[in-house]
Amino acid sequence: MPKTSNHVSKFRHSRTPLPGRPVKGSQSGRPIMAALDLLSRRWVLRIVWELRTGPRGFREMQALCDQMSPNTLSTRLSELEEAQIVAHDVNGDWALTPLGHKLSPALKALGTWASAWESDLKGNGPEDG
Amino acid sequence: MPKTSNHVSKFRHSRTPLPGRPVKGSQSGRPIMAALDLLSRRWVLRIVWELRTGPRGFREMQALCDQMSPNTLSTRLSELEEAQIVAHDVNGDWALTPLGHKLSPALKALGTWASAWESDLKGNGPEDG
DNA sequence: CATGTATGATACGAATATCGTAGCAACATC
DNA sequence: GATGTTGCTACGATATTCGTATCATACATG
Repeated sequence: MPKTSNHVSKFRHSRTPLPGRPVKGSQSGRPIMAALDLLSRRWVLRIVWELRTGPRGFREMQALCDQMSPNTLSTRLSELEEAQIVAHDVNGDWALTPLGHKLSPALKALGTWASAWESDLKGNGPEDG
Repeated sequence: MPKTSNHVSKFRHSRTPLPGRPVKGSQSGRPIMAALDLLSRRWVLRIVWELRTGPRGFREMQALCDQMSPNTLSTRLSELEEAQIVAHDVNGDWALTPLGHKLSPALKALGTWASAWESDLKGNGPEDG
């Protein structure tokens, strides 16, 4: 952490979707809507996906995520931290929290689906070039 | 669709993430990376979520998705169509394809997680107000 | 056929989000 | 103290998404 010595809250002006809070796309505050909004942000799913295999340093995460801009990575990590999905571990690396790890089944389901998707598309021949 | 009478392919200049195609965030073409990219686009998860309960008309989808701009809805629907996740049904409404329906387990897992998320956050008290 | 309404979808400028590169502070090595 | 590495922020450029207006078609009324 750099010079940010804000002792009140790190998340004053955030728009991180959180259950119970009205989010873009739904004023209801239903957790699934907040989840859909948060997880729909670019790189979020990918970040959680990469973190499943263990804690990673900032630049390491960048490398894992095709050198995504540090800017966006930083923003995403903060949002995910506010949502209590990721946190710094004892070494200062970024890691999934217990809550973050609970996303694994969903990610795994996505992985399974992605395989079916590939098979399906090959079978139908998108003749795309 | 405008006056484009392209009888070869509706998707000439698209950047829809597809398995086997290098996508933003991964040159490997691994299906999971394409899936993560496609599903990370704003509203995509939400659209699939809403379509799970049955086919919907365009404006109906807009209403379901908090009046998202027709613009983006149209774009997303096209991408999802190219990815063979949605398609027009016999009535001209938008519907999930069999492949699209296969996303349900993942979505359901997300829903389950969202509930856990809400409980967790309440337990930890985000003291956000 | 002209008029009015509803629906699916596109056009365009404005607001946001994301990107790419450069840079800073802290720490270890030399 | 110079150099390399790591975590992260700054800033201008580009891409994505938004809001509103508009078009085209289908259908009913007359």
